[in-house]
Amino acid sequence: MPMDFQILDADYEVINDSSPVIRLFGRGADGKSVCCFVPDFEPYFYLKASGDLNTVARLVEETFTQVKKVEIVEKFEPIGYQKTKTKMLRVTTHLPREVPEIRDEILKLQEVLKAEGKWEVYETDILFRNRFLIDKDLGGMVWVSAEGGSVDPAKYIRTNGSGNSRCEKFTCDTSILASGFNKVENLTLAPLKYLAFDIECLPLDGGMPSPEVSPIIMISFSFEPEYKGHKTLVLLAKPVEGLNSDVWSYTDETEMLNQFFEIFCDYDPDIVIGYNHQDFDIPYITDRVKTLVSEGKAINPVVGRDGSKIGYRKFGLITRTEMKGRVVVDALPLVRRAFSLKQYTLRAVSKELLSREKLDVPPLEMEEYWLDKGEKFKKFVDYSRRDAELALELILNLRLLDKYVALAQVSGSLLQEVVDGGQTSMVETLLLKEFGLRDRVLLPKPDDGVSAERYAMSSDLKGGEVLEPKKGLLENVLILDYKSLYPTIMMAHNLCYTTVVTGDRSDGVTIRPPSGGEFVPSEVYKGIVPSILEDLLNKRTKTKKRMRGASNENEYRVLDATQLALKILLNSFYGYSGYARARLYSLTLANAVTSFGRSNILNTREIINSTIGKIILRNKTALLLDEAGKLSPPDRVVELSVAYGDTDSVFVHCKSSGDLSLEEVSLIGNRLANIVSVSLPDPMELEFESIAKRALLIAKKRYALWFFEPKNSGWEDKIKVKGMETVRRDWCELTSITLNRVLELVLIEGDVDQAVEYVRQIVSKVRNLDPAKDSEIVESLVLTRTLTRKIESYKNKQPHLTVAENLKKRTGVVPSIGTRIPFVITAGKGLFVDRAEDPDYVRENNISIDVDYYIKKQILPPVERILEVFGVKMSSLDFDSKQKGLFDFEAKKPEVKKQEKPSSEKESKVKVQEQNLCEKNGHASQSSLFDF
DNA sequence: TCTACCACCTAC
DNA sequence: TAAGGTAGGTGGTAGA
Repeated sequence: MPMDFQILDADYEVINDSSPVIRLFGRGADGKSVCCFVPDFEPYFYLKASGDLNTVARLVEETFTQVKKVEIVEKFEPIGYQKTKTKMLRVTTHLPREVPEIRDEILKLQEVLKAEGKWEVYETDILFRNRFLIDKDLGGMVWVSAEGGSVDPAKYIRTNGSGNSRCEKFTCDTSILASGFNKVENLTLAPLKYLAFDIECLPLDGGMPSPEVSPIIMISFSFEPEYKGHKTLVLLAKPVEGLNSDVWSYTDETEMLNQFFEIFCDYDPDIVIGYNHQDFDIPYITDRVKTLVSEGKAINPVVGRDGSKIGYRKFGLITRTEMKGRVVVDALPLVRRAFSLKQYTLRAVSKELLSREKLDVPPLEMEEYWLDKGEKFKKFVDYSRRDAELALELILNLRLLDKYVALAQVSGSLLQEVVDGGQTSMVETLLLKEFGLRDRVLLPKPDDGVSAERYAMSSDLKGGEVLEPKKGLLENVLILDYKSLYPTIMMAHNLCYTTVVTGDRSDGVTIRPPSGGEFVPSEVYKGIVPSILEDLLNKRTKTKKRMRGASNENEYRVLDATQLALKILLNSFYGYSGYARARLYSLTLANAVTSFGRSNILNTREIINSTIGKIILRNKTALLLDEAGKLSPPDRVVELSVAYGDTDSVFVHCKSSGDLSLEEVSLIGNRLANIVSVSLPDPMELEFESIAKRALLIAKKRYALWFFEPKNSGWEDKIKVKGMETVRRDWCELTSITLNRVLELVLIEGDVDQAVEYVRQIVSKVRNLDPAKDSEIVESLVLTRTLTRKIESYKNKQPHLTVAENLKKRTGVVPSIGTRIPFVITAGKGLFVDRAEDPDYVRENNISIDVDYYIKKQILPPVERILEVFGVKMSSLDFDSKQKGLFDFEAKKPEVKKQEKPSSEKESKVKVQEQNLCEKNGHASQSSLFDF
């Protein structure tokens, strides 16, 4: 009977030192964990040699015992348009590791043969499991139906020298030897098992624990679905009486650790979750086990489905962990990527995203809590449990994995690679597959030297065009944007590594981008990248169509994640082409794409400003002037002009004698999008996206819109802020709150007076700040900045460095790179960087805050940039003397009438799937304190 | 006082 | 076996 399962992980094992067997790990539709063994897949690579290939082939076979066979094949070379294929050798080895082993040796044969030209090897650095998945058209999270009988996994476990077989710890429910398999279309997710865990250590002095000396005293689990009736478990490294049924105690740390691994394997999770466990918990457990074993303790730290042990590897600054057959998912980087937050401590993240409080035990009092026999001990246990719960909830409640599962399915990369890595592995998987199908070989990854050269060249890559904004307040602004601009440019102009003219020339006309270079048209050779993009775009269109007919919420969510994944992949190819460490790097290609983009947006502006210029609004149609014929009285002329644009968007200001309704403006929007679109090559398309009833343009990449979007037969309105201080995390919350309110008053209410009054009150509140009473305001004065590198490597002083150094002095703990460090500016003399201080420290020590800094540097400048549009001037030097007013009112009344805000539809609560959802600024009124 | 530079974060 | 890209605003400091 065939076995259906979803691929979670893949690797290979060598049996009898002679042949590799692929192992596909997965979860079956029946809920069983599966290991599927696939024999008979062989490792290979390509060699481009000069001279007589038969001679070279024989020589390679004779010289290397690792070589199983050599065939002559015809392939295109990786880059450039070619009229004909080149003869190359396909070298098959016995074992996967032999491919890189003989790669360099084989090139030396060139000297032996005294052959001319340059020999090259291709596809020598493809992981064997990936080679298998790509060649067999499988991939991560894909469903497979495997034929075959069950088999003893022991046959496929390599025994090491000590004869210590891992098979007794092989945790898959089912093992099968595949005689055949098929990919299966299936939208559902297998019934996966999720486990989150968290450890507590006892450091010596409240500082960072070190695995050589600080024991692990507690480990908490959170399960989904539950384990033997338990949603959570807490393990204790000491005997304790009278515990709840979900707190299990052991004689000592060693026994607890052994039980940790025992329970772990018994539960057999597919997804192993933690919060920062890649960087902390897993390495810590690994090293702690090592320490204990070296002290003579017996611990068998198995976590892999094949019986492999816990471990980690460090690459530069990052740590990678692997658990065979499972996927290790650290919630921290996923939350970082999905949400723009000021801080990413588990405490801050849980509060912000789950509305749940983290419990806490002060590091210095841990020992006291641990030794306590009453409430404190109970609190400690609950604190530990809560951390495991929160990690699991972040992943499951926020559905953080959906996107990655879809990306794995659509790209063909394994889920672990997609979760850990960037876009590179996904793009390369797609490229390898398509290159293979089109008889083209792919280059190896560039070495450090080559990438360094490329980095140096990269300054030659020009990007998108940003149009100078018409600064100020505008009414009725249409927002149009190009649907997937760069991918559609690549498709429209057949821009690809495989179509760029580098040697061979085609007969007819070629495509010449504004940036230079030359590409053959698709009639001559259809580019591989454009083909991949076309496929992705078609799939996306189909997926969106299926979404509309989705029968339930779950199906809808899966489809939505899929279309989002397709969009991400579509947009990855351009970036990849200009990425110095890419296998395929082409500045010519990347520059071609952006240069077409730049000329396109400039063209669009020209068409709208000049070619169209004005449009006639008549009854239910928007007409071009020359179509209009005679104007009759209710007709209106609308003047169009592009007010702003960035890369793929244009903001069109619609000026008319009378009022324009949203419907009328959208009529114009659709008409414009249409006119421009028909002038473009397929599949480029300008889309009418939305309307800004009012738009406040401050500078390039900085603006605020009162934004209306068509939503199921009505309009949904909101304020959309881009680039301004409200959305920047290096400004304090008080700035966001103040600015948001000002924007609301100015954009929606059209009431500048009230905005000024509001700012005045905020300023006076800050000036008369009483830290004891107004702790909430103090809270809102906290700034944060990311520590982007090692402290020593900064050239200039920075406020967050000052704080990092203070922290190091006081606690010995150095914040790690990538951490956002909070700080406030304290009162005193001298440079402001030297007065940055840790907010907790300020609170505990009653240090006073530099209110003047906050007023002059945090509140007023951003507010000023907005209000000066309305002629409000601030005598920003005078407000120290309380006699004078804060503002010189030249009270030029804005040309904005007060307007009722139309009732908007109820917004769905949290749309967590959206990328970069930044909850923070969504509701400035969360703090009623600042509502006057 | 002006300017060049570093640093950060954002838009697309 | 680390890592998609460029454009751009703003603030702070050091040094002319």
